[in-house]
Amino acid sequence: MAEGSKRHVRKIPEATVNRLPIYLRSLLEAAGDGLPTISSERLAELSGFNAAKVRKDLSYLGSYGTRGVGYDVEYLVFQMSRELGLTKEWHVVIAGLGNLGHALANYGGFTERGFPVAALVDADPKVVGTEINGLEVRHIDELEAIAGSHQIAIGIIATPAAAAQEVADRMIAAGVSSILNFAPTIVTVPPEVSLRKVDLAVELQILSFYQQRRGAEAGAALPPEATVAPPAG
Amino acid sequence: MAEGSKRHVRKIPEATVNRLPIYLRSLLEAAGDGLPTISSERLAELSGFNAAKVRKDLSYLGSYGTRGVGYDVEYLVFQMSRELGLTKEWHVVIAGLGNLGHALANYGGFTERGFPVAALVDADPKVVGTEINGLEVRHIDELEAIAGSHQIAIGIIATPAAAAQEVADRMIAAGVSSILNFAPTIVTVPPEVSLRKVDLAVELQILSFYQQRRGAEAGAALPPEATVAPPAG
DNA sequence: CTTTGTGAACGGATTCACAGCT
DNA sequence: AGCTGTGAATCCGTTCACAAAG
Repeated sequence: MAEGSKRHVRKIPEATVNRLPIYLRSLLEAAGDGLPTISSERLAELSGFNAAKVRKDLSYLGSYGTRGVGYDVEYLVFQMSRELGLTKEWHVVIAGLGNLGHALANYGGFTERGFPVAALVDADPKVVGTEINGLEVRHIDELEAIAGSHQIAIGIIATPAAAAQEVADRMIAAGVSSILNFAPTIVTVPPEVSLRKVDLAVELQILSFYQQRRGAEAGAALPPEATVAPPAG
Repeated sequence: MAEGSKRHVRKIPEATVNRLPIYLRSLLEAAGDGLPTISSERLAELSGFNAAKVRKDLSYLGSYGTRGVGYDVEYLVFQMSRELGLTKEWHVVIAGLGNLGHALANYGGFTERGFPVAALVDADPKVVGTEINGLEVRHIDELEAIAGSHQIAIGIIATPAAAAQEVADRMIAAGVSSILNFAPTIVTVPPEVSLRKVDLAVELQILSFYQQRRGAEAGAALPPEATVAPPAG
């Protein structure tokens, strides 16, 4: 590293990192209600975890609480936003403007939360050139040029599964180092790139597992030919 | 339970359950390529895990492999589909037909994978009565009647955060016992109901954490007034 | 007396490494 | 010889329980 700007880079466990955004949301809610401080107990209720976990998680950020009192809401919001990198905006590119990509492009919540959608790309000539939410859809071949000039940090893949890996590779070549993949397929990235995935079919199948375990009666039988027969052996 | 159809109800760890849909997808891919058998090594590559984990996971389903050979692809697909409850269809209701709900309702992939969208509900009188993908949007007050007559097992919440808990409560009252929540808020459900959540802003914030850690340079600075100041103390 | 911060105990998930079967 | 299946070891995350601080 070039200079020792941080004395101690705290190592925050992955499981904790995954909960920080939920804490932040709860804290913003508490701040909106005008609460000056909040206890781990109360924060746990708001975020759906338990108090011990909250305290342990917050302790990784530093000793920001006051014993006998709780945590200063505004201060904790500040520290957590800083830790999450939310003090700057991260520009986003969405690749693939089918059903889902279109909905994501129209969703105002991203910009509002510090993730402005700076570019849209697609491979389909019928989609390229159309305008969505005030932004023109560009051809995916322009990705590298666009990413460079727009300082794009995060890529969202909303393409069909077959295109996902190539799109990811192109994004990475264009300097994108965080990817959120909605395509129902495995995408592999080098270790210096972060990847998260959201797969709706997977979520439904997980629910299906427990639903079935419960022996729940709702649901219609599939026609027999829709199921796969075991092999002869 | 009515009869002892399963001698031993195997306890499959949650972490394993979460991976089963990925294995299934990889197996279907292998089956499509005409492979009769697959090794744990190869399945691991296709699903993005490692061979030891694959073997341990599959061992919870039963000893379906053949030493020296691998796993019979078709047979494993069959067993896994059964375990996941995918031999019947699970009817789905989508609540909230804004941007995201609309996109989900138009998405054909659900029906295709055994989760037909059987009903759409919303509270907004401007949306109620419109038709999406051949399905009329009904008023949420009709939820109980609809869920009963359509044998609906799974509810998808795509409403604004403020409405999510009430919608979940109504779904549960109507007999829905699996819920997928897209609203950016905590929803609590009784223990006999399964809940999974997908939160886009949370995913982006997690990516932001690692992006920032990396000291990545992409991204524009927010105006100073958009950040929160620490308290005077 | 209240609530944090944290070592220590616990439990679950992952990985290792090899015995067992084909 | 090749690959699965699984105890044993290890790693990581959660919970407990209490000393420290206000």
